[in-house]
Amino acid sequence: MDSPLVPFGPPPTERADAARNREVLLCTARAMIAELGADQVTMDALAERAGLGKGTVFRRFGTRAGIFRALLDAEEQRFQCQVLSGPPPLGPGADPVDRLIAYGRARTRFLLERHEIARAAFERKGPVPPAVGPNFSRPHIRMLLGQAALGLPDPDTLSLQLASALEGPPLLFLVADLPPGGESAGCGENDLGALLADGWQTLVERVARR
Amino acid sequence: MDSPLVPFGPPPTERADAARNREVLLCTARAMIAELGADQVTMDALAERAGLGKGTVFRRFGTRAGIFRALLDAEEQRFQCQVLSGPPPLGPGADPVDRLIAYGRARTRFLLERHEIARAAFERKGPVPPAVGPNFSRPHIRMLLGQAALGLPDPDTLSLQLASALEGPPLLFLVADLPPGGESAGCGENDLGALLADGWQTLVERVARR
DNA sequence: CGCCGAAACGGGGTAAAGTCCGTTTACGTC
DNA sequence: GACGTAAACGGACTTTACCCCGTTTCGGCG
Repeated sequence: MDSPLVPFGPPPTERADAARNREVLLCTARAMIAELGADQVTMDALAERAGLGKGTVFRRFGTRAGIFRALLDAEEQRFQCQVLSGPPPLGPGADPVDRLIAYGRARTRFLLERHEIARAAFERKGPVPPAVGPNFSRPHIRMLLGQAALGLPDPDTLSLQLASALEGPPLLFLVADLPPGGESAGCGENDLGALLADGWQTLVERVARR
Repeated sequence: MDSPLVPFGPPPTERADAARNREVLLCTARAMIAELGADQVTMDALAERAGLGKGTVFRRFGTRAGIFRALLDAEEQRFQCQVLSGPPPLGPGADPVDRLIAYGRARTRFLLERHEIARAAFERKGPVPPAVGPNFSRPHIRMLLGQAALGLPDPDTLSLQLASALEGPPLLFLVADLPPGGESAGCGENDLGALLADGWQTLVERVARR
């Protein structure tokens, strides 16, 4: 009995063709990014390659950045799950300072592996988009700072600045010429991740020292 | 005797009309920003209001962001003079840690007062432009970190992260709804500057504690 | 099975950044 | 003062994000 006599609110279901088209577009976008690079993914080209109209693309994602946001969201969700309910020290259970360090290491890696998409997910105007930037990092850092019970005068502001220290370099200030090859963790091609992770750890240890 | 027989290199002088047009464009841009807001300043509108062709605008400044860079450069230069040769604690002569704190306070204020222009000075593609972002802050922080002779393992990376903590919030991560009114320091309308400045001081004091 | 309203689709239209190239102008030289 | 050249100018052209609205399709209901 799943057809209530009083269907409350608008049907939360998306029309079947719409859902299918969303998937088609996301897959096509992923393919084009891998093949041509993120900044070659134009709305026209994406629509044509997906066999859909340009209007459809905008209806689904609102803006160009919206496509990349949607692409990130799936992976971001998995990342957040690990942080919120995974094993320690990243997940709950460990000492807050250790979690802070582990979080920064994981986040650095996550952003570096996806920096091309993450950068493309920024809107050109308006504020920082949801699902990018410190919108998840900041509250998490804020919480751990509170749990650590350091004698910090203004943890709210400090968490913003720490989130910025963490995400600024991989997202914004170091993006000149990272190799496009995404996820390989092989031959030490980017010790950049290690440098940033170690720097973060130093920062956190110094801030947390009582 | 200022006409050498062997004029070395290309004449370093800009043609008179070019220099004049640059000034006209910068003034017009300033007026339009004050009057309409930075994101209403389009290349077409700027050219028309200045009474020049669009090609001229692009010849002078390269990109739209270039205009805002040029606008910032003048003020940035005065700021940098104060840092490099002004009175302590901002200028040389004071304890490095005190200079670091003073620098962050001054920089925060500087960026908040100009955040609209500074934000518009970012290019949408390519790396972070010169004259914006941590391109001045980072080396300065790096130098002071070195002078302070703390036992930091990797001051190069740490200076990047500190620069990001300093500039990220006013430039990028907090830009949702700052009041457009720029420079008034009057009725405490933005204690935001004070919060960020105090947060920076906390951060630096903790990092520098030996 | 056929109807109907709402949602999705499509592609042409607009605005604004950035490019190109033929024309004009500054300015050093004779 | 006339001339030649290199630089600057101007505006038409191209590209791309984003909007609009007439048309089509979905899917629930009688």
